[in-house]
Amino acid sequence: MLCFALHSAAHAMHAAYAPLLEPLGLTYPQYLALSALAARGDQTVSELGADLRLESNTLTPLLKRMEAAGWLSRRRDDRDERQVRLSLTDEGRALAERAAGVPRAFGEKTGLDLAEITDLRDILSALRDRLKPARG
Amino acid sequence: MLCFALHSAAHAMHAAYAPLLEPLGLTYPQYLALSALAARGDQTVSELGADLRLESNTLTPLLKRMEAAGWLSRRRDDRDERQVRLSLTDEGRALAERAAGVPRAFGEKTGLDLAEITDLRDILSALRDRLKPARG
DNA sequence: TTCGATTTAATCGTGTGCGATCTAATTACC
DNA sequence: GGTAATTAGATCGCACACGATTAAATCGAA
Repeated sequence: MLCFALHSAAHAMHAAYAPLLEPLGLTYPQYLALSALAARGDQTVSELGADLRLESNTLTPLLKRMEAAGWLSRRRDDRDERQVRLSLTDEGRALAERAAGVPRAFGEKTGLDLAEITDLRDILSALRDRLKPARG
Repeated sequence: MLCFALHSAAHAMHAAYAPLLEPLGLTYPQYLALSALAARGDQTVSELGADLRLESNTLTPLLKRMEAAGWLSRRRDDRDERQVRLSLTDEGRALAERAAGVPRAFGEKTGLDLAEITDLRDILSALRDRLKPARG
C-alpha cells in the first residue's frame, strides 16, 4: 500500500523534526510558515496558504500564535482591507536563521545521500502536483 | 526540501482519499484501523498501535467513535484485564470489503504505473523505518 | 450607480496526533 | 507475601487540518 507508506513516512518525518524544532519553540507547520516568509518576504494569508497548501481556517490561529510569540506582525492591507499582510519581526528573522540548519540535520537522519534526497523530493513533488495542483 | 515534498505529498494523498472514503463514512485514520483489523484479525489496542504507529491517546477516542458507529467491539481481555481486544462486527467487516477497492482508485489518481508505485512504496517504507523503527 | 457576485479572512465544530499524567492490573524481586 | 517496577489504556490540554458558514470589502455588469 503506497498510501500507508506515504502516510507513515510523513509521520516519521514529523517525529524526527520535533526534537530539532522543540528547542526553538516551533511546531512543524510554524516552521514551514516561518521559512516561507523568510524565503519569500512579506505575503498575504492566501499567498502563504497557496505555498503551504493550507486554508485560512488553519492559518489564522497558527499565525495568531506566531504573532503572540513576537515572530511576525499581521496588518490589514491599506489598499484592500480584505487582505492581511504578514511580515516577520527582527526576532522572527533571527529565529528563521537559527532554523535554517534544521533540514541538514534531518537529511543526516534519513541516511540518504544528496542524489537520493533530490530524486525522492522530485518524485514526491510531482506526485503531489498530480494529486492536487497548487491553487486548484 | 525533501521534508516539505514529503509533507505536502502526504497532505495531497489525504485530500485524494477523502472523497473516496466520505461515501463510506470513514476518515483516513479510521480506514487504516479498519483495514488493519480486517487484514490481521482481532488485535489489542497496542498491537494495532504498533501497526499504525499510533499511541493509545490517539487510538482510544478513534476506536470509541468506530465502536459507536457499530463497526467494532472493545472488550477487556479475560486473562489480562489491562488489555482491550478489538474485533470487527459483521457490519465492520462488510464496510472493510466495500473499502477494499479504494487503494486501486487512488492508484489510478496518482498516474503512476505499478512498478513506480512499488518502488516508491519501498523507498518510503525504508525511510520510515530508518527514521522511526516500529515498536521503538 | 447600484446591487448582486466574488474575494479574503475569520469563526465554529469535528477529528486526529502527541506529551504528560493517571489508574488499574500484572510482574518481578527480595 | 508484600512492595516496587512495569505495562496497558484512558484522560487532559494543546496544536493542527478541514468543511461549512459568516462578515466585510471589493468588483462588475446592467
